[in-house]
Amino acid sequence: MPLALIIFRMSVVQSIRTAAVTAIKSLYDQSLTVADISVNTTKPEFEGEYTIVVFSFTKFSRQKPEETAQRIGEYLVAHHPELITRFNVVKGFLNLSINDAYWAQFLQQNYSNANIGIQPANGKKIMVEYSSPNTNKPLHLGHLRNNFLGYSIAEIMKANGFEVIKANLVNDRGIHICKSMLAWQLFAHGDTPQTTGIKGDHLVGDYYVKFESVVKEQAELIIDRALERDFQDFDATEAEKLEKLVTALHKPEVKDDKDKTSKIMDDIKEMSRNKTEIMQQAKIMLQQWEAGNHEVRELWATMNGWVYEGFDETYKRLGIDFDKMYYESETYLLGKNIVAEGLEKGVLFKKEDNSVWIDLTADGLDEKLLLRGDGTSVYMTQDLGTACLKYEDYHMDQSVYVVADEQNYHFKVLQLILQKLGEPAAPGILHLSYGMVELPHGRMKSREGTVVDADDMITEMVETAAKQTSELGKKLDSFSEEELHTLYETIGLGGLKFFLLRVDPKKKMIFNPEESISLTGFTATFVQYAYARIKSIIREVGAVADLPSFNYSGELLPLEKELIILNEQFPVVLAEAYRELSPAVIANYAFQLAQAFNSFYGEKVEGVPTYSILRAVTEEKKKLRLQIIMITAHTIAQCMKLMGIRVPERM
RNA sequence: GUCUCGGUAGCUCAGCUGGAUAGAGCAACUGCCUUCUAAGCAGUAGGUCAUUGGUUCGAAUCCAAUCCGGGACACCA
Repeated sequence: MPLALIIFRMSVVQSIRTAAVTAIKSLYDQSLTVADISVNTTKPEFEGEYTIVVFSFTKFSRQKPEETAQRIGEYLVAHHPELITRFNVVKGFLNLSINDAYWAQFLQQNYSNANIGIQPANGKKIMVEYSSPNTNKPLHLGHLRNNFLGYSIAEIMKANGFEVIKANLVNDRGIHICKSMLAWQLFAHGDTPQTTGIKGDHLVGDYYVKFESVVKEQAELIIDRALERDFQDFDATEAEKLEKLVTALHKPEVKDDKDKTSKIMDDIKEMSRNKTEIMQQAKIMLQQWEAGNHEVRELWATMNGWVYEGFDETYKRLGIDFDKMYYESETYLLGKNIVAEGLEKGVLFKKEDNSVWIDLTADGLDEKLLLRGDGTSVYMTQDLGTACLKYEDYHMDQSVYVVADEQNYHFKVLQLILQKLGEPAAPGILHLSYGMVELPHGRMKSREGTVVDADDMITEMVETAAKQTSELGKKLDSFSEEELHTLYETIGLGGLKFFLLRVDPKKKMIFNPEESISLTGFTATFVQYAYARIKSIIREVGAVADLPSFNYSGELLPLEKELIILNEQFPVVLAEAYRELSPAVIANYAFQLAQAFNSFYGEKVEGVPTYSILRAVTEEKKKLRLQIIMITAHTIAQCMKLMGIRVPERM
């Protein structure tokens, strides 16, 4: 295969690097790899599209940066005219002008590809676990970030050639579920989603809130008594601990320290809450559940059923899906056999009270409990079991957990333990740790009622989309009711997803409600609008003969070139989004592309549009621009799809 | 206390595998709808990249220390 052809299959930047390596070998007899060549996009004030930074080459060129750049530039133009036509040198920067014919050929070959950027299968398998809700309350804003992230990352991985299994591990058992169940039993008088018209997950969530308020009420007396050093509600060891806490509370250095005081008070409150009558009842219910008590299991199944109906509705509206469901009620006993094996291998050890531990102090961590003295398992035990179960089910190369960064330590320990146990699942464990969503006033707290409900949020966004549309006096008369409804969902949900995905997942994000519903600027709407504009033009133009074989041969104007260049960079962006596990990379790129298109679309000189498609000066330009906007539409649609956002044909 | 993540424009964020004069959006201010959708475009203004030192041709980016903030370090999940 001739070099020119090989180069053309690579991205422009890779081609430049490859050519530079050859140039340096030939000029200076120095063997570099492509990774040694630093290529940047050229600053707008200089001529050229890409720039090679040559400072580091002076070590072996033994010339000034300017001379080195000059010689490499001359070599490249002489040997790769199909790629590079001109160059200029500014200090150690070698600015390269790419051949317009190269761009035209790229465009001709890719403009009609609706699957632009999608990589062929690479034979690797990845599981992405995300969403993983509790079945005691409805989804909130934090879950939305998790769901959008998980979905998007899975799509990004697929586009990068991986086979992906989207998994959801539902937390469907435990004390929190019993709280909802118990409160329902005590206070609901048999209410159901059907009789009340309340969405199942919200109904169950309401009783969870009810339970918490009753606990709070009942705990008050106990707390008061404890503060008066009356420990009648507690056993001896607890009383001893409380005695210490209450004493500490009165120490002068604590009295004046708000943080310390509230920390101690939290401990006292927590202990008291545990002693309330209703909490005791919930614990009994949990034991009954574990013992398989028929009545309790029945109620559990019924109420979880309500919640699933609610979740399904929300997932469906969000366009979120899963390939595999795991239920904690079926997996919570797993892991015990692994612990037993670990004991045999001598990786784990037993303490006097029969509890089982692993010693991680050699790795700079603590000892970690894996089985309680009574043989029951803890969170970590279950997760060990589930990790192995997943691996047995799919033998994937990587197992991604989309979980908030407050659990960083947990996953570090999880992987380390699996490693020490010699489990094959260990190397693939990857915690996609994302920052929590905060409100402008601080963290969301369910006990303080500052949680933003997911369904409410969605409804508000869609309503805002509808309101905005009518305020803009859009000519949407030709839209049917059905089409309007779809458009509002597209804009509203798209806006919400984009807003939560545009920030680097690793960072915590501030959710400003007013900003979130904005439909201008760095938003999904902006990108969708650019898409709709393009589609409108394409409809207007209609069919164009010989477009598929058309290969533009003239000069390119600045914004024509800029759009082609941006589209050409998409595969690199897609790969980066995978490497960084960050849909934000895609969001930023999509915005940049839409922005470039809008400039292209809007630029006028003395009232005359520079880049008109319908009224292009020549038929050649018309076809060229048509190819440019078509590839742009495909790339935009692809980006949005990767974030689970739809694009409208008209808006 | 130990570990960990962060600090860039009034606000929300890009940029971080070292490269040229640090970029967007929002908010503020100026212009632009008789020709492909003004949910848009063009422009003005806004910066001690937390601080200090170091590494080097070059530092927002790498290293160290300090300050500030979040999170974790449960026989909770």
